[in-house]
Amino acid sequence: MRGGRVTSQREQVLAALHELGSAVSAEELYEAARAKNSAIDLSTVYRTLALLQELRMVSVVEGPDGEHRYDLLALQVPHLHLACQRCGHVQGIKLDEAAAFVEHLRMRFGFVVQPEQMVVPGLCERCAQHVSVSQQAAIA
Amino acid sequence: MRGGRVTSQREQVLAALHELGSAVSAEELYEAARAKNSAIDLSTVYRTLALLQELRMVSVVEGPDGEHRYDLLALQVPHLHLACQRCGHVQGIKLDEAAAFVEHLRMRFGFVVQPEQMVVPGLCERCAQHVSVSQQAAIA
DNA sequence: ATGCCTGCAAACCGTTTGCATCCAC
DNA sequence: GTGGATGCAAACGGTTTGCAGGCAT
Repeated sequence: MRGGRVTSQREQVLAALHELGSAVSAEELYEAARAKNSAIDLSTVYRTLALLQELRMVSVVEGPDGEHRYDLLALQVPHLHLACQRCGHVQGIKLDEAAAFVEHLRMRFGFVVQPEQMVVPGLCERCAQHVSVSQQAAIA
Repeated sequence: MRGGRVTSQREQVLAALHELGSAVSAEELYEAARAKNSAIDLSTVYRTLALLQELRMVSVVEGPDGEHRYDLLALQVPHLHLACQRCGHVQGIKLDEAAAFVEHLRMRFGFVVQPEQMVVPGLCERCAQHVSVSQQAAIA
């Protein structure tokens, strides 16, 4: 493989990325890999993720709580994230959904959005219903 | 003032928020306050900011580097932020600019965006020009 | 006088790094 | 055999917290 040696740890991280799906944290990958019997260090997870980013095999977004979350690019179409501020759920949506917004910002401000990195904060459908009207007004 | 005692430290933080303008970090407020002769601790800055958030007097957004940035709400119209991933510059734009996008996500996914909390990652006009075509392709 | 607020220092969390060892090549 | 990869532990930056003392009320 271009990008370095093939070690069991790197295979474990890739496998975990594959299994856990979208918007996974380093800690989750660490737990998943070590649960699967294999011994691995958290720092190795980070170093592997850094490598995979260089190889453009994973993308990173910053979660609501400030921790980084990773997506295996090979696994899914480029997308952006909707992050519920109440329950923490992160949902991926197609880039198309933001295309008009991206274009608008480019025309209006010359700002070139990187939508894959974008995390849209808000309330998911479930939570939006649970939150009272007064609270919504307060948050806004 | 509702929300506690009026101390010189709190006044200093408010004054610094007022003077420094949009998207200020805690560290910047700390430096600004202490430069103005007044002695204050970083933890006090954080505690004051937490209080002001409860009172809905400041809003917080998460900067590109993962640090929190604060806006004095009384000072300016609610807005959202464009954060350049290259030079770190943060620009505020009116909520109107995102209204269509917000509405789209609500209709399509039932997701209620909190645009004041949103930080749109990308490249500002200046940096977009400096970044080579190949690099842009790679980032995307 | 009361107790909220402060400063200090230590803890915290996610992430990064230095170093000696190990193993894929 | 050799250099890249690992584990361990320590350091990091931003933020939070415990505690003793201080000052606004």
